[in-house]
Amino acid sequence: MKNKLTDRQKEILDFIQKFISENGFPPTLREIASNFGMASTFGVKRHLDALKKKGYLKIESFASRAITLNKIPSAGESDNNFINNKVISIPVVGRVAAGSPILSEENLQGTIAIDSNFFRNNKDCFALKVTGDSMINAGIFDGDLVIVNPNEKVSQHDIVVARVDDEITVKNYEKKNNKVFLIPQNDKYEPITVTERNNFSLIGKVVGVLRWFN
Amino acid sequence: MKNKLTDRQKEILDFIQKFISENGFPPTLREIASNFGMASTFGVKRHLDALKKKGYLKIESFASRAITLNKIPSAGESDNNFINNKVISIPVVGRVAAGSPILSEENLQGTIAIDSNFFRNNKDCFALKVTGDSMINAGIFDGDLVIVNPNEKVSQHDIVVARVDDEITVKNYEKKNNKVFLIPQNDKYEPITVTERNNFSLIGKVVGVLRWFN
DNA sequence: TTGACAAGTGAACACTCGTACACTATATTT
DNA sequence: AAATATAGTGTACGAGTGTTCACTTGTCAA
Repeated sequence: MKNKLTDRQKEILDFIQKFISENGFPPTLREIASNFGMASTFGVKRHLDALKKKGYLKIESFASRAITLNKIPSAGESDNNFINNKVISIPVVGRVAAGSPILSEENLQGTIAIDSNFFRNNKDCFALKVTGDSMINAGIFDGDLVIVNPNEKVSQHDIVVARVDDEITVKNYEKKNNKVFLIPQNDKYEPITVTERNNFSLIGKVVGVLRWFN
Repeated sequence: MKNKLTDRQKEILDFIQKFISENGFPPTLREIASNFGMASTFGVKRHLDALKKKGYLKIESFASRAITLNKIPSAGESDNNFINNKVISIPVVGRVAAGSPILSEENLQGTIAIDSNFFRNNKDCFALKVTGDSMINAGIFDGDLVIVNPNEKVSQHDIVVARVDDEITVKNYEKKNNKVFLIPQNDKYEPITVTERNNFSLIGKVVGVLRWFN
């Protein structure tokens, strides 16, 4: 199988990546075309089909703007991709008041700067200060900051931030038989089963952990 | 200004958030409607307009799936908002070649930017990529980056980076009866007792831990 | 030269999707 | 009782959007 991309395909993949990270949603075929000065959408489509076939993205057929990225071509190629540091400043969320949106003023504790090379699609990232020890076996301790990306796709066993009945919690995500389980990483705690009675919402995927010692 | 959400509006906002995080792109009006068992898109639109008016999201008019959740104004918009956050760039050290000074060229993998607010006296800090699982009970895993400060005073039980016989290791530091012990945080490993025969030197104190998930 | 392949055009088509309007229903407030 | 706000239905329209087809251009290897 030749999964290598042509130059044009790579250009287009990069553009989609950039577009999503800047806008929060994927581009249409015509938006891609016009970005490259192309007049027809068919060329774009053929490229997308190729990218899909090679596993770089997924496309929901017959739906608009339904491209999702699969993997980043540059990642893992070189060991030292820490080179150009783009720094982004993200808000830090402390204790979340019951019922309030997580990013509402009252919850904010300030901002921190992080190296954006660690996180793709980092537009709406924020940092959440962890309380409790329910994730110590995953190396997340009380007082740690977890970096949360609300736009990243959540897969089985990912660590996520979720809201259950006005409480914000960090757990491993698991979906079985259409039921959602939130698994702590500490033998002292039991998994949470999300029922219809719960007010449940996924807030985002944990993409990083930051701890410091004083 | 009354920015409080009605119950229904909050439900819908949560759903959009969840949808984006699960799919990577925003839902259409009809997808929102059908999720709530609604038959018409108009009700949804009215809710979205309300949410937009109250500042919880942005909508690109006449474009499909063009909902974006609203971020805090300070969130990573510009590439260089170093304003409130002082950022320092520190070198990243990968595998350390035996016998070489830890900061020698061959060991460097690049640099990362860090918010200097976390670390006082950060002049000579560097980051070290951890190999091995000897500190998992301290929440330091294989592949994590530890931030090391060579200038910070090392006290009993601090986590340190040390060189023992050409090997770089991360352990808890303990001094008893004028003898130095390096204590791993993993039951699989035994403490290291530093003797005079060892080529031992303390490199620095671990002041932070950074992990990211891809 | 021939053939294969990447890349693009222009037009046509059908489905998707946001927008709009009139009407209904149920609370809560005045 | 009347007014107001929230919530939803059903239908319709037009622009947005993915899909498809026949045809053209340029490059590269056999």
